[in-house]
Amino acid sequence: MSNKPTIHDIAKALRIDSSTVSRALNDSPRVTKATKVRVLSKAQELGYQRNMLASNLRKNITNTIGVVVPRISRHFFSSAIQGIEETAYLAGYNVIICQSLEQLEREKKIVDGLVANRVDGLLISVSMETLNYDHLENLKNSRIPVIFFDRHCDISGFSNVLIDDFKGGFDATEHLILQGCKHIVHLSGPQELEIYKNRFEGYKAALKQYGIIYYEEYVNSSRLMEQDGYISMQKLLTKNIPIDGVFAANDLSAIGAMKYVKEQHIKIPETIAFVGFSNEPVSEIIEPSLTTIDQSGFEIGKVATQLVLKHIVSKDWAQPEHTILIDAHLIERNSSKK
Amino acid sequence: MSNKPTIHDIAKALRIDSSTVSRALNDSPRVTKATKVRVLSKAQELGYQRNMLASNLRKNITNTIGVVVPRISRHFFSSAIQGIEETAYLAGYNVIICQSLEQLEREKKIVDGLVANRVDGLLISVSMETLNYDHLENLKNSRIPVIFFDRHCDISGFSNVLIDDFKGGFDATEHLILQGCKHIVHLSGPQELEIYKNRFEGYKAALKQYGIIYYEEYVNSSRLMEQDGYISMQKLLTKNIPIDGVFAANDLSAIGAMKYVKEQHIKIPETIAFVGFSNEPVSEIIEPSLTTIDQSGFEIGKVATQLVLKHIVSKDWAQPEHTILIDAHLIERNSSKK
DNA sequence: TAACAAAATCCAATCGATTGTATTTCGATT
DNA sequence: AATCGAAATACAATCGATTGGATTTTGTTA
Repeated sequence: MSNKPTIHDIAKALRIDSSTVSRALNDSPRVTKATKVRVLSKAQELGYQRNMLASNLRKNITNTIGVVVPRISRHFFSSAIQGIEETAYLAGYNVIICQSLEQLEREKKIVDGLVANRVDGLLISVSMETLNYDHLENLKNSRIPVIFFDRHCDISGFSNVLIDDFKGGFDATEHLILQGCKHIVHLSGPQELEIYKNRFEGYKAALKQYGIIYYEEYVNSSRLMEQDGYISMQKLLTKNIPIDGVFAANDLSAIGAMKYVKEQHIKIPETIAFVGFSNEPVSEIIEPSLTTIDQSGFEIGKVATQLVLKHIVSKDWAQPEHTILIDAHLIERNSSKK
Repeated sequence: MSNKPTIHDIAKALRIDSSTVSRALNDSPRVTKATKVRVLSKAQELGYQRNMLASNLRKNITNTIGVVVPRISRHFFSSAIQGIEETAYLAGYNVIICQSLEQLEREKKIVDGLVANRVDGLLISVSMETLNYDHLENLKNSRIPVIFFDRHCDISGFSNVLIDDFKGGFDATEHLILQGCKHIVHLSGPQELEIYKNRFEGYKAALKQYGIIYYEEYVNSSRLMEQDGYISMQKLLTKNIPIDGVFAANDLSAIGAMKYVKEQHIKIPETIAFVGFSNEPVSEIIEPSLTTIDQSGFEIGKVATQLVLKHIVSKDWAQPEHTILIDAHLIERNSSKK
């Protein structure tokens, strides 16, 4: 029947003022040690728990960072969240995780909701549907620091923390070249997405640097699901290209492509070597295990959080925007060992 | 400089009272349509966004459900979260997702934090370290409805939504028997955990029902990582048991076991058939694809949410505790097709 | 013991929205 | 035009914690 105890209940029980109770609970120097002890023990006794809604309302600060990702189940994002949480907790901040499920409508609602709940900062990785940026532009008047990570969008005024996809694409391709591959095809993704464009550019740059001619028909774009990789590989092989290496823009499509190749009784990596991108957990388990580019989700999450925290404490909303690139590392496995 | 606009700003601009603004924004019948329009357009103009902290404080309701899981990256949990979110959003509730990372300390902090933020209900899947239940017992005085799902703990007064692990273990084993297996070994997990005990019991029950003798040395317990499965299989095979079927208590260990078997050039499924448990995404991708028990995370999330919502709206904290079992379904793939 | 500074505590306003009650406004009726 | 009732709006208290300033208590010194 009686509701949760408040500082007033503690105050009444001890015949002191609620402001003193509040200060005692916050360990203010304006309160004697003796009363602090009395307050604390009474709080314990009553099972008091601070009402954060009231506290945050008054202080106009929530000590909370909102995070918006397409899907928490994707390995890259869940490790990014790991990095975000670690960093935030160390700084005394809480984290609210939300997933847009790649839907623009949902992303809008989530962002509005987080703002309405007065998060102190926002970390956003936009959905694949996010081609209209109105809801993000709006954030500028809300005085909430916003950092985009991994999937950004081209709006001025916001900082970004991104994977160096160009270098990743370069390294992947270079690795195949150093393994002796001469005819390397590339399974690419939707070219509207910055990340796939950059991986593609990295591929071309590596070829160029090693004096290998780039052929347009060596490249096949798709949505990069497993099935897409399977079909792409089928297409490429029927072109009668003497393929000896495949760089896929993500692991899933690499796995699909490998499946087709294995069905054709072509040897991996002896005849055709494979490199993927993202280092999904499955890539270590399949056979042969897949060489890939590890995008450290943890690292990107950590850096993005540090950046947003800097903005929050500086209280300077006119922070100069800037973009931080995070390195992606090659992980050599069996699919490319010639 | 000027802070975010409030209802008072709207009120002042329109020379009306803030209570009227509040009612207008909430579409109360006590306000004329005309003023509603004026308020709404002014709100839009000023870029007003309701302060949920204030609203929730006043209403003593947050329309939010807190969710605590060990890891969001585990497929089962992320699909459970999917089910929770869908169901909650349909009912107009928000969801706060937190992960304990299997750590008791973290779980404690999370639960306290959620209570301090006055969530209306809690859905908890406890960590592996949660053998002390004090922080959960405390929840009883907080008058917040709590439902345990999947991983529960034996405390009276809370309801549970669980996977029917016994039936899952039974079905998996029965499937192998029906495929003609006569010597089925079982890779089991830590016996302190209810779920593994139940899967084991299901295994024994199926053997019994089909008149197959149960041998203790056919069972090997471990922590069920991939490596564990590999080692367990090695041990079992060197015992010179004529194994023709393996029921693993999770997919990862099944995959490890299959790896060893493949290395020994034993044919799967012809010589030894495999069934796992959990239906991890990887199980569909590996070769041969793994027959497994699908624990519908989505379903369990949905049911748990419906239950907690029922408790919330009924406002009856003395709801009788009860346990709902969710069916787990066999998914037949290539690893068991004889 | 009176005086005074410092320490401890209390008072009261505030954060922004909600809500029961009181008041005003308006139109209809006589 | 006076009266009445209903509709619309205004007033004021409230949710629980925080915080600057006022007041009281305490301890020290003359």
